[in-house]
Amino acid sequence: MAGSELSSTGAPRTARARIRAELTREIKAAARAQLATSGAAALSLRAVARDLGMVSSAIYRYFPSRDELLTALIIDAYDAVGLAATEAEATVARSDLLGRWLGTALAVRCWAVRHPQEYALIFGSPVPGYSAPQDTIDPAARIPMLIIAAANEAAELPASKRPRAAAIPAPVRADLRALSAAIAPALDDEQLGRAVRAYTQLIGLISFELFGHLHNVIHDYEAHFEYQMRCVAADLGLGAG
Amino acid sequence: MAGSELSSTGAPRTARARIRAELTREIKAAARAQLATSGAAALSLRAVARDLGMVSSAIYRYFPSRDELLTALIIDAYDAVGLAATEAEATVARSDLLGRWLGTALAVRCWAVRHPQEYALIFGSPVPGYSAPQDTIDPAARIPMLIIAAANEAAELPASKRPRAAAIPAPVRADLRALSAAIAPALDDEQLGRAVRAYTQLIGLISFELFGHLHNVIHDYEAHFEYQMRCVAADLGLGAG
DNA sequence: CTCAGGCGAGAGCGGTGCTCTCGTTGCCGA
DNA sequence: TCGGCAACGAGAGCACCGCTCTCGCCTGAG
Repeated sequence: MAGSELSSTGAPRTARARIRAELTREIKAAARAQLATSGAAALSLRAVARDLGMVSSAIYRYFPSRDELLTALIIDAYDAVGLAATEAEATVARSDLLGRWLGTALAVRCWAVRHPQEYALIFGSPVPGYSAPQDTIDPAARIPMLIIAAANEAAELPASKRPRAAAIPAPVRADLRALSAAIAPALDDEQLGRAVRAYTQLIGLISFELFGHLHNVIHDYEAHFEYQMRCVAADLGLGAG
Repeated sequence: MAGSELSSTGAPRTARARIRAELTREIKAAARAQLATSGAAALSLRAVARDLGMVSSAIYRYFPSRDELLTALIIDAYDAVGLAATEAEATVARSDLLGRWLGTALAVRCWAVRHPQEYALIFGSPVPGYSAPQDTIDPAARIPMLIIAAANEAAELPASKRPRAAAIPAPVRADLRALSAAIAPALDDEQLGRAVRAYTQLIGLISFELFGHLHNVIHDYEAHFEYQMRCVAADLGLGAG
């Protein structure tokens, strides 16, 4: 556990540490596979161990508990969806604000549809007594950051395109000012409120789809999703290109 | 199991049936209590049985499996939140469209904050292989119905108040037309799309709050929630009174 | 070369959902 | 009125779970 196993750049140094890192990856991969087929609630340490030809107690050399394994999977999932969004957004011309937002939104939905159980892990109900460790908040912030960046640039466009917002009460304004002070000092409160709405709408709509709340209501999920995201873009004041 | 146990009005007839109904209620109450403290994943049939001074196998006389017990709790939760929303909405003057929407939204959030585990049961990740039985779709529709009713009446107001919506692609329009044909024939597609957004925003924001995604970001949850719901109302075209 | 320590195997603890087999008992129809 | 049936609760038991502990092996660092 002492840091001597890892060089400061993160690459395992000794042979033992290399094998340990590889086995850790294999355990996570097997757990992820089991997650995809049976869901998080049914994730069994013993089954993961069987898959790897080990005995269950050996897993505890690598993860101190089942919950710690789940936490590792959660962090990986945040990283994966954040990476998918970032890469998709990066391929769009910087000046195309609408395209950047749509690219982000569609990439997140695409990842979620492909990895529904991992999506449920991070955006579904948290496990009972579980509280997210600090390690998760950084990767979790990547998608909101993309949205806020687009909202920030949209704020420099002529304001007439954005609908009038309701007046912001003082306590809400305080929260929003603290948030914008930390990440986007030039962003006005109304626009930050719209960014929060956009993120809520993005995740809320994907959750509705994956958790079955639109079953027999919406059939062409992808088309409906893109339509709704375009409406959200209009609220954000993102131009047509 | 034959219908003879119940009169057509639903009241148990024989003493045995009355005891059975009462015990069924007690089991659900004990399960709900355990749910509130330990979460759905930790709901244990044996613990419920212990609470009631029974042995675990006796529970199976009333619920064929743990999942069936959970399903019963899910239906009860849908009923409870739908009832809370309906009652709150009913106290507002019919002509006050904004008040009716805000009353609905605040009532749903209030119920969710008071019963977070039951909320997670119905709006969080569904259990792995679980698919909602038909019994759940009717109570689940009560909140969307309230929103659609308000959206429908708002559509009769001068349209200038509502922002221009993006053009609706054909497949999306088909879904929306089928939906409105079933429940609100006079409702135009743009407005129905806004109602979907309003419902998504409502549930999405409550989920963000309860599942911890706004931790350290928003502090006055209630004020922020009401502000965002007012913005959603503006999108729906609901007047200020 | 030595030996501390990382490692996997195995047994075991208390818990779980669920099944089956018992007596018992309440109730319905003949 | 009464016989039989079905509902009921208790209990034992099965397979599985997370987790702990102890035991030898064997590697790699000093």
